[in-house]
Amino acid sequence: MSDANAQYGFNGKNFPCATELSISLLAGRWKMTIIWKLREDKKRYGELKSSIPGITHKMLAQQLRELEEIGIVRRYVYPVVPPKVEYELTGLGLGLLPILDRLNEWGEHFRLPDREGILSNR
Amino acid sequence: MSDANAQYGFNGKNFPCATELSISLLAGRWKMTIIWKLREDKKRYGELKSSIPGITHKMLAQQLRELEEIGIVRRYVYPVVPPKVEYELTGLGLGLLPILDRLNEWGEHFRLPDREGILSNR
DNA sequence: CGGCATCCCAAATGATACTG
DNA sequence: CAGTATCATTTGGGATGCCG
Repeated sequence: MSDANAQYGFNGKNFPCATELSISLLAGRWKMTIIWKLREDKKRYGELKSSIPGITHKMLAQQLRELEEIGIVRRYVYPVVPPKVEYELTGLGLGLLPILDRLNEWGEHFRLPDREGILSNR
Repeated sequence: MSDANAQYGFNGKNFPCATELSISLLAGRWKMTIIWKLREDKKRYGELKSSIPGITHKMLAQQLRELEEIGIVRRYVYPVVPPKVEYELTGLGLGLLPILDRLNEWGEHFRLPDREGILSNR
């Protein structure tokens, strides 16, 4: 029973509404972080990995491949040994940045009190 | 081992970046849809349910409660029999609408070809 | 160095049924 | 009409190891 009214879709995800599709494309655990890290420069796989505390090897590789499939990032492979691979945002990915800025502002509503008070408490 | 650098959080979700928190708050399977449906008027539970094809009773109730907790929707209970409950966007929820518009535009990149051609195919 | 496969667990979602 | 609870299923993500 497929969704006969789906008008927006990508790779098996289908929605009647473009917004829902967008969110579902961005919803992976690390996708936003990765896009964020690539907002200025392209980066090597290892650079990305060490700039994202807590991400696992598997997830970084997997999410990058999904972002690549979607068309948000582009992958450059240098034919050298040992391998060197760089990732950068595509036009589609760059188009996301202003939206992320807005989401960032919206998220300010949930800022937690900082901990200086606790750390310096007496 | 908690994330000592988390600065944005809500109800157990914690991130160092406001954007990531925002996405995680909106990432539920039906949250965007519900917000979208409430963008103009408040609606009764049953209205929402029948306006969202495929959503289950459980998920609608659950996602509504999460949206309420976050502060995106407000719930009005009329003390009548049978029960009558209405939901509407709060100020925080309304603040999301312009962002959703942008995500909607971005999602246009993934519009599928419509099916008139198929349906009217000979 | 970077990619991929496998196994496993936890979280999210769906189906169904019961309640005021 | 609207809300909860329970159980089954699916999905996402973490750990680990092997490969070119």
